[in-house]
Amino acid sequence: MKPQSTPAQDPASKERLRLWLRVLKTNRLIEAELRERLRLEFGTTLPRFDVMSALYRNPKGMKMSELSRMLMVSNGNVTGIVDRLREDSHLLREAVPGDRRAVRVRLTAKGIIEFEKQASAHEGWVSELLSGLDAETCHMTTELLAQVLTLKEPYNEN
Amino acid sequence: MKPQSTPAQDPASKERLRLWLRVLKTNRLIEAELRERLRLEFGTTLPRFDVMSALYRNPKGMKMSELSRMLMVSNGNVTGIVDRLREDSHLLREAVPGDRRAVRVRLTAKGIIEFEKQASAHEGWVSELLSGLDAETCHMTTELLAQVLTLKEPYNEN
DNA sequence: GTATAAATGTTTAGGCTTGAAATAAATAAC
DNA sequence: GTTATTTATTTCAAGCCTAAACATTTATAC
Repeated sequence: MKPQSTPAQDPASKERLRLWLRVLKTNRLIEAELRERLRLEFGTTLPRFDVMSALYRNPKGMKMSELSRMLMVSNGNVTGIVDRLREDSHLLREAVPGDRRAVRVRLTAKGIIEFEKQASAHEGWVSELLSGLDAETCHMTTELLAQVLTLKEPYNEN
Repeated sequence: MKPQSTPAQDPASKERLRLWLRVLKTNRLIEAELRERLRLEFGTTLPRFDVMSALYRNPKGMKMSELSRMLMVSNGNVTGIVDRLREDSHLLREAVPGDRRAVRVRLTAKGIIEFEKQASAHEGWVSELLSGLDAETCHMTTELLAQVLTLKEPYNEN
């Protein structure tokens, strides 16, 4: 029985709650803005962009389970997004030689070209939305936030 | 035509992107954990909790449009969540005297009692999940993140 | 080898979320 | 006062997302 840090005994509790609400708000604002721009400029969605981004960084392809771990979403969710991306010929599925259960997914040439356009715009939008913070402040904030994740890092890549 | 800060010309772009990815990751991890605990402990969801939280802080009730602005979600979304909360008698809808278009929503006694239990547990969970940061660090990080939102604050409450 | 467990993916039911269209009521223009 | 615009809300289709159940294949125990 590990002693639990309940609100009453822990004076940092309120500040932690405030920080969480701020993270939540920041996330929602930026996600809403990025979602709208992805829709208007490229006719795509944030989940689709996330999947393509992961695949772009792994040109040899990824298994479905790797994708879901990396993106922190459920297995079934990835199935649906990949299905829809495949309908647009942005990616393809192929068998994994040694394992007949698994499926490897990777971007097509069309998908690569399309994603590079999207990623370029995306980086500009993020920079614009975070224009209130200079490089050094961003770096510090990133480091501070990284301390949150002391538990449960299923797919620690960077 | 305001000059746009594109990646090439702005050296802070990469750091901003890194910060955004960190915010995204932190948000996903904490949301996933809170969602699971709300489901297991209280049989509820994060959106329901958010709606009840907003109503708890506004005992006299809120109009649907106020709710959707406050929570930064669409109007139609609030309709659905409120409908389901009403099925459980956690809240009720009532007419707004001067305006026959509008609807005011507020917690029932049952909803208040239930939310207080949930909120207490919720604060403990958040504090536990952010236990890697002490009060002062939390405060500083909150202030830094607050600088992100220089644009588009539709419902600036705190 | 055979039984058991674990891993990979899909399917399904239900809820969340959006943007767009529709309805109704209040406000503004004139 | 009538018309046009804006505001408040709901409905709808489509996509996102999860947890649970399922099927298949692989790995482990013995």
